[in-house]
Amino acid sequence: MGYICFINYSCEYYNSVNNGTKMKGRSKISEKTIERLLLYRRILINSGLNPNGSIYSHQLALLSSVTSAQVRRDLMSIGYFGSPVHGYEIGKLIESIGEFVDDTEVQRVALIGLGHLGRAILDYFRGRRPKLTITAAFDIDPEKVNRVLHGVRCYSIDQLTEVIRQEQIKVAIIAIPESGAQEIADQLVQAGVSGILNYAPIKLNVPPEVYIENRDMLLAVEKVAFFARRSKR
Amino acid sequence: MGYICFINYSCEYYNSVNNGTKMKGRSKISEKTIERLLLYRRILINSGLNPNGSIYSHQLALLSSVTSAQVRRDLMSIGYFGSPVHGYEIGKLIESIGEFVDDTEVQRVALIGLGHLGRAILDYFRGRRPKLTITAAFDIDPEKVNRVLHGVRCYSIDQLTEVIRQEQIKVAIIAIPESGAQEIADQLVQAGVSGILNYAPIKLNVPPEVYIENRDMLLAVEKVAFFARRSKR
DNA sequence: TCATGTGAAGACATTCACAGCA
DNA sequence: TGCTGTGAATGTCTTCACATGA
Repeated sequence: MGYICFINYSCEYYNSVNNGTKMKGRSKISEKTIERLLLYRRILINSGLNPNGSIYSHQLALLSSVTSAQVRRDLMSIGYFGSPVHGYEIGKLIESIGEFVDDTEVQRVALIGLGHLGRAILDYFRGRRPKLTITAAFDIDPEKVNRVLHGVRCYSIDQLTEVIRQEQIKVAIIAIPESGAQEIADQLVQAGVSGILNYAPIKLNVPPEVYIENRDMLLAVEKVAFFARRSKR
Repeated sequence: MGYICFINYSCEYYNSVNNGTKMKGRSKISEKTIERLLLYRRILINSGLNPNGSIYSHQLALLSSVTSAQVRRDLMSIGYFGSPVHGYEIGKLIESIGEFVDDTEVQRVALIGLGHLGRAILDYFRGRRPKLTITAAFDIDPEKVNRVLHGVRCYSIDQLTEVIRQEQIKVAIIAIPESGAQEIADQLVQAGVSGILNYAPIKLNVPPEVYIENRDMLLAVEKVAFFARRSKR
C-alpha cells in the first residue's frame, strides 16, 4: 500500500533524443506506472510491429486503453524520450523498459503449491520472460516431490528454507489453500524472500519491508459481479 | 478504469444508530472501496469472532492492513453507522455489507476454460459465496463436454451464446490462453454478459458499458519481481 | 475517557493544454 | 503541421484532527 520506489539512475541507460535535459538524482515511480510499463512492453512485443519502426503515444495509448498523456508521462518517468517527428522507436523502447523493470541478472522465483493453480501459473509463464524463471516448486504431495513437473523441479515443502536460501530466491508465489498460507509466508520471509505474490484468499502478515501482492481469486469474482450489475445493459 | 458507480439507496438498509442524518440521493463508491468492503466481510466471517459481538474500526483496520480512518470512511459510504461506545456490531455489519455488495437474487457465473486455471477457480470458489454460483463451464475438449466436473456442468464452447442467453448469465470468467480470448470476449458481450474477469495475458476490447477486470498472471509476477528488488533486505 | 463521523488537508494520479521543435 | 515533454489544473483517494456523544 502506497509503495513508492526511489530509483537512482545514471544516464547511460537512456536513448535520449532530448539529451540536453539530463535527469539527476532520484525519481519516484508508482505501482501503477510499473504495471503500465510492463503492459506497454508486452503489447509492443506481442503486436508484431517491426522493432525498427516507431510508434506515437496515441497509438500505444489505443493499444493499452490509456490516454496518450498517460503514455508520455510514464515513458518520461523512466527517462525514455521520443521524437516529435517519429514518436518512439519500438525496439529501443522495449529495451529501455526492460532495463528499467528487469534485473540485470536472471531472477529466480519459487512456486509454492503444484495443484491446479500452480500448474496453471507454470503453463502461462513457461519461457515468457527470459529474465525471470521459476526454478523451484514445492508441494506436500509425496507423488510430486523429487519429480520434474511442467519443466520445474518439485521439492518437498520441508526443504523450503534450505532450497530458497541455497538458490538465493527472492520472489515467491503462494498457490496453496488459505489454511497453510500464513505459515508458508513466515517461512519464506525467514528464508530471505522479499516479494510474495499471494493467490490464497487471506491477508498475510509480513514485515513491511517485504512486498506483497494479493491476487485473491474469490474477491475478484465478487468485485466483477458487483460492477456487472451496475452496467447499463 | 475510473469506474464509479452511483447507487440510489433507501434507508431501511441501515442499522443506523445515528439515525438523525439520513443519506439522501446518490453516493459514489469507488472500486477500491468495494474491494475493501469485500475484504472486511470475509475477514469478519473467517475470523471466528462472535457475530453478536462488536468490533472497533482500529481492530478491523489491523486485521485488514488499512488505517482506522479508512475503515470508518468505507463503512460510512455504505451508510452503516457504528456506536462510539461499542464500535460496529459484527453480525449486522456483515449483513449490511452483503446487502450492499450482493445482488438480491443469486448471480450466475460462467467459466470459460476448464484447464488447470479453470479447475483452480472452481476449487477456490466452491460453495464460498451463496449469492454467487458458477453454473456453467465451457471447454473445447470433447473429453470434458457434457460431463460434470468439479461440481459444474461443462458445455461445448459452441453452445456459449445459447447457454448464457438461456441462463441469463451476466458474469463470466475467462480462463483460457490468450490466443482465443478476444473472440470469446466478443461472444460473451454478444450474449449479454456485462462483467468479465479476464485471466488471459492480453488487453481485451469490449464496449465501455461492459466492466472488465484483468488479472494478468504474468504481469503479476513481473511486478512482484520488480518490487522485491527494491526492498531493503 | 475513547471511538465515531466528517470537514479539511494532504498525497497521489490523471488529464489538459500549450510551448517548442523538426 | 503534428508530435513530444511538461507546468498547471483537475480529479481521486487517504489521512489528519477534532467536535460530538455515551
